[in-house]
Amino acid sequence: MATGRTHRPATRSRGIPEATVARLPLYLRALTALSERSVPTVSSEELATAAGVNSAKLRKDFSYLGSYGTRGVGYDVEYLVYQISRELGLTQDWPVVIVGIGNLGAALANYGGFASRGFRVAALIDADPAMAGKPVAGLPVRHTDELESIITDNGVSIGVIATPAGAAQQVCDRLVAAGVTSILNFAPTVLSVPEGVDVRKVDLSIELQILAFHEQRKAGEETSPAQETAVAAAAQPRSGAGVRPAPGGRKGPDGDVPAVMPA
Amino acid sequence: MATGRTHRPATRSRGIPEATVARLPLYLRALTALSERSVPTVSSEELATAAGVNSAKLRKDFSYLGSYGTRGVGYDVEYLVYQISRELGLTQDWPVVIVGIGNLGAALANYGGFASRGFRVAALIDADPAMAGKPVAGLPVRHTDELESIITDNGVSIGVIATPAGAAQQVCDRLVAAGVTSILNFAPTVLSVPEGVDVRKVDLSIELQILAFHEQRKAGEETSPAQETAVAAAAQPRSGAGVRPAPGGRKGPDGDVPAVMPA
DNA sequence: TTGTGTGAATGAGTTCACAGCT
DNA sequence: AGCTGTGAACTCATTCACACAA
Repeated sequence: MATGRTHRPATRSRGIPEATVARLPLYLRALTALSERSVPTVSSEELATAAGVNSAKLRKDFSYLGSYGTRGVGYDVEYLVYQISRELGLTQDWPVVIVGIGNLGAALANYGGFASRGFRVAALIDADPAMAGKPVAGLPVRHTDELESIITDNGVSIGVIATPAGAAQQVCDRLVAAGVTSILNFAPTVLSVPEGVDVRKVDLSIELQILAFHEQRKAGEETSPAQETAVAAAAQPRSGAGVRPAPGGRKGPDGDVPAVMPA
Repeated sequence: MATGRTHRPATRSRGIPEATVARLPLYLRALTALSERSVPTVSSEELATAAGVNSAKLRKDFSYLGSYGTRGVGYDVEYLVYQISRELGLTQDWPVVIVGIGNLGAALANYGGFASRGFRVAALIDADPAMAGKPVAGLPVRHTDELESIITDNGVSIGVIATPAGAAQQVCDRLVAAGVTSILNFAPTVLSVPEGVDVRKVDLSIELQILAFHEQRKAGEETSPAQETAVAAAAQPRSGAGVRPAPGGRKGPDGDVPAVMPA
């Protein structure tokens, strides 16, 4: 099935840009904090600072939702909380199942921010029979055999996978077959799902590797002035090959010296 | 950004695009799997499929690293593994500290992919005196008091924050003051750090909210025209100002995780 | 005057499509 | 023939800067 249909007529979302959607939860969190302190209104500047973005971006983001602010004044906190919640679909409660109740699964189950923000843990599922019935975060762990019925009975459409990498795809397939259409994957695997199913992944080692990349870059250009890539290029202390390998140069994987060692 | 430093990132002489950097770990993982199966070479098409991206993107990404492939043939797996590892800075071992050894911290400490890919857990740190000395993932938990000396003695430059939201900024400040320049934050807070310090965040509830947004959208267009979103629809108050949902009506996002408080 | 809302300008990231090496 | 490497076209995202409403 190499030639899968790469057709994607759908997703013609003339709606809110994806980048904006990804920031709405951030705004919502900042607004909720303000709301708790009974702050009535905020300016884009203040809210942007609290959310860690710049005000122009925030205003642009909000402009996709509608004109919810008041010129010369700012935004009504409560009103915005409501509008964003509604936009994100948090005015309803989403039942969620967590599959794989190891250290991570337990951590997720115990995460407080769950229930308070539109989500409800419908069930914790694990393949280990020894875990069955054992309470975690106040819920009894259910065995994988029950997965399908749990999904169906509770109308679950969002599943969280916290299993070892080896089990992830299988679990994913079962979740999808049972009706789940959104998956949050914590296992270090690329999941393949049918069209229409959304997958987001959270991957510790990828994040660390990205940090390592930047960390290495910092170390490499320490003594340099301000901060610049263009200039730093010349000083790259990389080994042999370099970035732009010699055009007609060698490229064989043969005896290449494993340079680069910690100083 | 905070500081309006209008610099000149103009010419792209040497920087690898951020989006590409974020995918390198993905390629590396796929390549490592191939390497283990002793596959000697891969085409961009095959590798792209394994990594979950399309081949044009993959080739473009690799082009930033150099010309490491062979036309008509593909890429040498071992060679690419090495080149990407080097680019990501994984040819050296990065000592990492994990602060906040609750459910999540323990899960991270137990995560296997750590040591095998260029990272080494130098220490587990928690503010709870009762945790001190207790072994987690084979390492004794150290008390927060020792944070600075641990960082210094081990030359740690990457820190992972897995504390409750309330403690995160404080921990962050101490890590930075002690010399950490890259932080992976699992706490649901916006951390503020001085320039030069990198922060990446992993946030469960944000991911879920993004999924909910798309989930809601699916429900709205695919199923019957009549949405169950009646709840939200009915409360649409846009005309006068000052219209706000019942102040005391919404539930508080409390339910914070227990324990762990720095001095 | 203050601060939103938004076209226009700029920049980043992706996809196309094909020249060129093996 | 097969497959990489890459300019060019295109799409998405961010930033600018200012008209306009309160």
